Amino acid sequence: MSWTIATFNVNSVRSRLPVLERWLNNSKVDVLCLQETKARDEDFPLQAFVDMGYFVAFRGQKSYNGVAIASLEEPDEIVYGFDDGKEPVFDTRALSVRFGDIWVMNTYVPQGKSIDHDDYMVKQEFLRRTQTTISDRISDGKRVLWVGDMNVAPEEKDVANPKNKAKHVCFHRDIRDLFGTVCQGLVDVFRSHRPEEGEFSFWDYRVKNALDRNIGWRIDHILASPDLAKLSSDSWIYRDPRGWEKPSDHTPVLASFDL
Amino acid sequence: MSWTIATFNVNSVRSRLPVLERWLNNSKVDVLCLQETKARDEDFPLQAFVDMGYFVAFRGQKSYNGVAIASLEEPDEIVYGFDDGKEPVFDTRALSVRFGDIWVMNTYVPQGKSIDHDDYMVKQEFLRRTQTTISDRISDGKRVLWVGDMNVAPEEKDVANPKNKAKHVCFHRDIRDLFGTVCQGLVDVFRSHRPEEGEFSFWDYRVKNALDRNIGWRIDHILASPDLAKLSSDSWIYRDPRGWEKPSDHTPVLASFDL
DNA sequence: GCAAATCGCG
DNA sequence: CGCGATTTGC
Repeated sequence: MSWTIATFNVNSVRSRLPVLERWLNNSKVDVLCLQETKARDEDFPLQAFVDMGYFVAFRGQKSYNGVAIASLEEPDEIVYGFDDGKEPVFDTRALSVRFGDIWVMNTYVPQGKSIDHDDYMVKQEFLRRTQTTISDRISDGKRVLWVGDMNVAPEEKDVANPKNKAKHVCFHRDIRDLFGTVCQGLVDVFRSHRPEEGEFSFWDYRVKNALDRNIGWRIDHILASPDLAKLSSDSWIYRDPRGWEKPSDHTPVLASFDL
Repeated sequence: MSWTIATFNVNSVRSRLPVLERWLNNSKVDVLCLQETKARDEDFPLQAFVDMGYFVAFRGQKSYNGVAIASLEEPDEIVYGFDDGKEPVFDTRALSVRFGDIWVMNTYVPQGKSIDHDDYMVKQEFLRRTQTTISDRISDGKRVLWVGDMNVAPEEKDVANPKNKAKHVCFHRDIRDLFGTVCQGLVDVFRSHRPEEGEFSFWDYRVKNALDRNIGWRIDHILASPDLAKLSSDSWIYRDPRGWEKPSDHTPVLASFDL
C-alpha cells in the first residue's frame, strides 16, 4: 500500500486554508506536517481538517511558530515538543506522532536570525535535541521519519546563490555540519530520488519573481531511518501551490512509501 | 427617461469593490455619490469604475474622508470642495458635478464627535457653507440635488431610539434645526415618497444584530430643489448590501427622476 | 511581500 | 465591528 507523507510550511494555517483545500481535496496525503501555523490552539481551524477527513494534532501560539500533524489514520501516540525533560520544551516547534512502530517527528527549526545572534545558539541546541530524540527512538526499536522546515540548506545545490550565502544562518558551514551530524544514520529521502539541482521548497516573497527565476532554497526536508528509506518509492516537491492565489512562501515536499 | 441617483457611504471604496460590483452590474444607476472612500487619489480604484462604464470624479486622503461621484454621462463641470473662497476647502468632504443646468453636490458632513468638541463647530460651519453653495447655484438659475452622508437624522422616526439621542451630534435639537435651515427650499426626496418609520440607511457595526433588529439611523439623504423634486418618481433605501459579505455600515439610498 | 497584532476611529 | 495605518518578524 502506498503511503504518502508531506511537509509544508504554511505561513499561517488560517490564511492558507484555500490552498490546503485545493491541494488536499485532489490528492491522497496520509500524513501532513505543517509548520508556522501562527494560530493559538483555540484559533486552529480544526473543522476544516475534519471536513477533509483528517485527525489533527496541533500546538500553536499567536503570531509565530506553531506546528500540526494531520493524518488520515489516528495516531497511537502524540508528543508535543521534546520529551527529554529539558527546558524549553519547544512545543510550538516540535510535534511527534507514532503510528505503530513508526515515529513521525515534525519540526520547525529556529531560523537563527544571524550567526552572532542568541537565536543561532538556540537553533543549534534545538538541532542537538532532535538528534537525541531520534537516537532514543531508534534505540527503542522504532522506525523514524523526521520532516519539517529545518532552516538548513544542506548542500550548495540547495540554494540559488551559494557564493553569497556563506554567513547565512541557513547555509553557514557550521550549521550545515551540525545538520549533517544530526542526519547521521538517516537518509535524505528527497535527495535519494531527486539528485538534480534547482529543486527548491522555499522562495522568499521579497525576491522579485523568485518562483519564475527559481531563486529559492531547499530547507524543507524528509529524512528517514534506513529501514523506512528503502521502502520509499518516490519523493518530490509539489511546486504548484507556490504559484496559486495567496500562496505560502514555501511549497509542499512529499514522499511515498510502500508500507 | 428615468434617471437614477444614489448615495452610499462605502467606508473604504477599495474594501467595498465587491459590493459595488455586485450591485452596479445588476442595476442602472446614472449617478453614484460615494463618501468615506478612504483612499488617496493615487490609490483610488479608477479602473473598476471605468470597467463598469463610469466616469468618476474623486478626491481623497489616507484613512479618513474622501468623496467620489461616478456617472454614466461625463459631467460638464467638476468642483472639488467648496468654491466660496473660504478655508478650509473640504475637498475630501464635498464634491460637485454639473450636468447641464443640474448641480449634483455630494457631501460627507463631519460627524462632530460630541456636542462640546471643536469638530461639532466645524460640522455646523460645514452645513452653513453647503447652504451658501446651494443658494448661489439656485440664484444662478440652476437646479440642485444635494446628496450624501449628512450625519443628521432630521426627525424622531429617523433614529431607532430618539429618547436617548438628545445629546448625540447627529440628533441634537440644534443640529437638526440647522440642518432644517439648510434644507429650506429643498425637498427631502426620500421622505416625500416613504413617510413610514423604520427606514434607515446606517446600522453601526458595533450594535449586535443591528440590521435584524433594525437599530439604525437615516442620515444619508437625497434633497432636491422643488423643480427637480416634482420630477421624482420614487426614492428608496436599498437594504440588501448591508447584509452582503463584507458590508459597509451604510447602505445605498436612491431616487429616480423623469428628466 | 505577506501575515498578525495593536491602535485610532466611528 | 471593521476599516486603514503602523510595527514586527521572517
